[in-house]
Amino acid sequence: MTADISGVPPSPRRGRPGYDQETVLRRAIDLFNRQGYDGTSMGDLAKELGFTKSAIYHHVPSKSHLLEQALDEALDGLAHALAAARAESGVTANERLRHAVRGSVMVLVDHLPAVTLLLRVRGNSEVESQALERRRHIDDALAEMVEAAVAEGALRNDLPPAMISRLLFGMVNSLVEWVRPDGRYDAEALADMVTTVAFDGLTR
Amino acid sequence: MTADISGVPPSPRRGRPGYDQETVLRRAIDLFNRQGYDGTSMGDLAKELGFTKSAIYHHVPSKSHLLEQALDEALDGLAHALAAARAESGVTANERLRHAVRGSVMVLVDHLPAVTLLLRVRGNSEVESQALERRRHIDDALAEMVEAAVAEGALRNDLPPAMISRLLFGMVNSLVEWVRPDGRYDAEALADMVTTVAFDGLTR
DNA sequence: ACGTTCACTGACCGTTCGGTCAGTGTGGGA
DNA sequence: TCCCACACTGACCGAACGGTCAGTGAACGT
Repeated sequence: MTADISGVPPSPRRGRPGYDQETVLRRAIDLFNRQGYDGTSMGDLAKELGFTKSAIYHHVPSKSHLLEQALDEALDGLAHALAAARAESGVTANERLRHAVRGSVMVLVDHLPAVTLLLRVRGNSEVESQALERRRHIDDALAEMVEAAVAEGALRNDLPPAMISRLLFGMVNSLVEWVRPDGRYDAEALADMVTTVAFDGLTR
Repeated sequence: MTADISGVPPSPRRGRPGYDQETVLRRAIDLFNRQGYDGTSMGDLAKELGFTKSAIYHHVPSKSHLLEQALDEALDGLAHALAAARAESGVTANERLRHAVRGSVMVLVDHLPAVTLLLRVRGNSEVESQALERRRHIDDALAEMVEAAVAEGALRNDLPPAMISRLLFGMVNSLVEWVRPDGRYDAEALADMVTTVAFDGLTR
């Protein structure tokens, strides 16, 4: 945070080499997803990293700071994808919505651990509550896009638009429950399948 | 548990009146869903109930026992709905699948707090791991039903059946994130909307 | 009026939590 | 070779955790 102001140091490294913030964060997010944030102690994380608990605090100020960085990563990605879809001009509202869905899937796959963590947040602490509110804004904007596509006549109007939005993005978000970076499906293929099923349905 | 063996006592009640196990369980599940299981202390639950922490242990043997009862309630409900759908004869595999989806939505709405808790379990303790395995069996059976409907020619075959199953029940399960017992939508209407969107798609 | 039943209290247990701090030793730059 | 930046250790802190237990007092049957 404050250290960034001084800029990137010209010398590559000094003193004894070791872990960096980023590695600690990535491992922490993985553990949080496996055991839950509250179910993961800093001792657990230390064991995972192979050194003592106090060493963690050499890299990171607090447990909640790790959570905050992870949630910001996910929220920034989703907000960016949403903004890109909304900014498109010269296309129908329905096409913008499809791009928003596609963009959401891409971010979800690209930042899978962080987004997974975000979708499990319950608003227990101040950090979680703020993340929840940012997420609500994103969801509201997506619901607006659905509404526009319905008003345009592209989507079915026998269901409330809010319901459509919830089912659609409920399906998208459920990807975090089983998608793994195996290479079984890449983000593109996944986005295609989700949009196909959502817009055209399961029936042959 | 062991007290049930003696059967229902003939006298309605003795001594000082107070809470019963069921009330404690209901309140516990609500709290677990609001704050997470690990994020909820027995002290929190005591405060919610309006008496001391030690009083809880007069009704309930342990924190994990509360979780176990909740998860069993959800799993029993889902397993029952699944079995009912599978047992139907004289109908197509596709119709059995639709009934399974409908039944899942009904159970989800009927036992909303318990099912919500189940869908958030991460396998941290022995109780959670066993619940996770029971859930996996149910998911496998549902995937088989999807496969049968695809083989029958009723569902699209340009996507892997396993993928269809995951997206379909990902959408169903996402209901726990926003459905509330307001009376805004009853279980029937909800089941109709979900099946409509899933099978026929969003496009008009 | 009395005695029994029983929901409930308050002090307490050992353990684990997130976090602190005064060292320790390693390795690159000069 | 010396120096010092720096990653890291181990003992420790107060608080909170799940759970225990010897009481206490209220309400019923008799």
